[in-house]
Amino acid sequence: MSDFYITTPIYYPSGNPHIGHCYTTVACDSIARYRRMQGHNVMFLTGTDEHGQKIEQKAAEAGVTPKEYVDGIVAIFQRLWKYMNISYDRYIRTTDDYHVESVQKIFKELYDRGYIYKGKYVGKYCTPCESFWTSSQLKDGKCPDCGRPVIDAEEEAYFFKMSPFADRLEHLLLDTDYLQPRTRATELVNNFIKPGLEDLCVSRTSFKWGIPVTFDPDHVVYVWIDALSNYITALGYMNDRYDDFDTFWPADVHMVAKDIQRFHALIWPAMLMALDLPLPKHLAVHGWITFNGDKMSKSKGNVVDPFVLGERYGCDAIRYHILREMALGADSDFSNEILINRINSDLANGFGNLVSRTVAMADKYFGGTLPTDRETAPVDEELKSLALSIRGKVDGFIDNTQIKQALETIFTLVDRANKYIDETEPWKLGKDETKRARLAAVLYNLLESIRIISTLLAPFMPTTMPKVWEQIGATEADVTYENAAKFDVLPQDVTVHKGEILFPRIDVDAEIEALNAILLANAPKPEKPAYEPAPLADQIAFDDFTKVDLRVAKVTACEKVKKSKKLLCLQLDDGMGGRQVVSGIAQWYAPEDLIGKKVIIVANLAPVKLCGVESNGMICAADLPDGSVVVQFADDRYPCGAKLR
RNA sequence: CGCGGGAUGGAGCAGCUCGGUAGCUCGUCGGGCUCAUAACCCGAAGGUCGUCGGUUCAAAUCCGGCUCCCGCAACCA
Repeated sequence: MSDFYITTPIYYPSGNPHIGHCYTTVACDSIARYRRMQGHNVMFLTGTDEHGQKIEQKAAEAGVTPKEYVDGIVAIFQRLWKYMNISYDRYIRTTDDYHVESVQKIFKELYDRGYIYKGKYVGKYCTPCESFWTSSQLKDGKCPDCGRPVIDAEEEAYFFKMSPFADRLEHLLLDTDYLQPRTRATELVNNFIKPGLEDLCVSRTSFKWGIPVTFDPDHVVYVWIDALSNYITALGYMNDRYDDFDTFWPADVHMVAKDIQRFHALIWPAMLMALDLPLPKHLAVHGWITFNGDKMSKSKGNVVDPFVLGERYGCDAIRYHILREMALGADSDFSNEILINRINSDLANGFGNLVSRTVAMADKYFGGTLPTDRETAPVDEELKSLALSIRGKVDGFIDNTQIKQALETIFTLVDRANKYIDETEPWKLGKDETKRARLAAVLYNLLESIRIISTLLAPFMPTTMPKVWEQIGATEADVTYENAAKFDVLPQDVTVHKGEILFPRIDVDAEIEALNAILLANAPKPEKPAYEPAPLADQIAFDDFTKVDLRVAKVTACEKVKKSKKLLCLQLDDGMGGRQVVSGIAQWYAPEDLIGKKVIIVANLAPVKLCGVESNGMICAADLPDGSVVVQFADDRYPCGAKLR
């Protein structure tokens, strides 16, 4: 049988895993299990990306070494995967020796091939913290750590040339089915390839927690080459630890969430091209799980803890919900209500109840063991033909990573079987001694349908299905992939065993109340730290102060800068002919709040363009502890243009 | 004019490539059934398919303008 290689991203263990991590991992696990069931030789890889500045800092805060820090969190990840019944074949940690060795060789190889060169990285530098930041990492234009101003600075760094691969990347995105779904391919091409790919900074000297560059030990390998290459180092590429690179590469599916799509759509293929390696076949991109419509975040206190949910409903119910809601590309909302309704309607009322009523009737009317006499009826054929068609349809959906559709398909048979019970009215047959053969046929057909359903469902809900098999009297040999497209597999005199309820029905109101209580208890927000003023800036001479020209100006007009979230464009009467200033206060002030008011501006700042709109100066305002901004309005007696000192 | 996606009964979605009875899940209402986890089955109500215009015998579906949402990029001077 053919080989099949599927991967999750390697997760960044700077905090505990949440339901979002489960999303990708459970999806990959289900596909991996389905492929194994089909007889493929599967390699399912997951792991953790353990280097970098953030880990270094977190560890320092905790007073442990970085390795000790990640060891602790990785243990939690692995416990979660065990809990969620994740069947990964290999777990890679970027701190593993063999990975380190491979990355160093890959880096050297790329250097030798001329794709990596030494250059200068221009960024923002916070002198007291000795930290480099990119503009996007800055908070309010200042050091995100200490809040002090940063300066432009250069850092020596190695760069990876992206431009040689532009044409091939564009082709990959636009003309192949690499990207699934393809919806954002044009966006990537327009935003990143067409404007010209920038070379990628692939080493750092500003932190130490990383893989040293062998031929220049001041440098550590930056995230791209370190993390992305896990997909091949885990197979033994450039190391002796494993030996199945030739078997499994190229990967069949890399599954990622949309926030890291860009790296996997551009950087990773470019790296592989530079190494002359074949490209993975598919990049499956899914959306985020939102919580009640909001993006999940720790500060909102709405991070869903998978352990808590699994504890209450069982890991298969969580798996089912995640998979059933997941659509490639789109976000899917996660709320306790949706989760519970889904469990109730599909699992408890639909499938669980089907098993329960079928087994109960076999038990009640035949003492558990079906007699072998049969009497068929035309209505049986409809059920059978649907049952026999399911596997083929599910295969097709799995081929396209459409798990949601696969599950929907399987559940059409659940619905059909429930309907079949109504059509055949076995409880009436049970009261008529002459209808025993007919009753046996009905129950047998139901058991067979359940056998097919549960076989196909097993990759998605691996913990519960064996319990179903126990109840319907199926042996391991009965529930193979082969048999999922056959009828009359169970022995004619099969014996059922009444068992526990598979998916108990949940009291919606009570549970939501309970879950909200837990959420509230876990939300660690009450202790807002006392407001701490930003550290005092370095002392300056009076002459330096006089360089800053502060003026009073009246807002005469104001409107939002279109296409921006934060910017307002204000027209000001500065007593000197007027000027236009752009200010990032749109989240806190509506234009009409400002018109007619007098504000204080820094009047001699050099003009800049923000989102394409010119700004001549800056409005004085102060931050509140909650992050919001309050503008300093000026006394109305000041004339426009008055100078402050 | 930076790039892309979307707007369909109360909610969430499918249909749009290849124009021709608007479909699914949940919810609501009515009925049936009693084997089953107050589950199951049937039926009904509810939509001028964002808006304006065009092409056509015929448009949710094709074309153009507009409005509003959401992502990416930019961005708190």
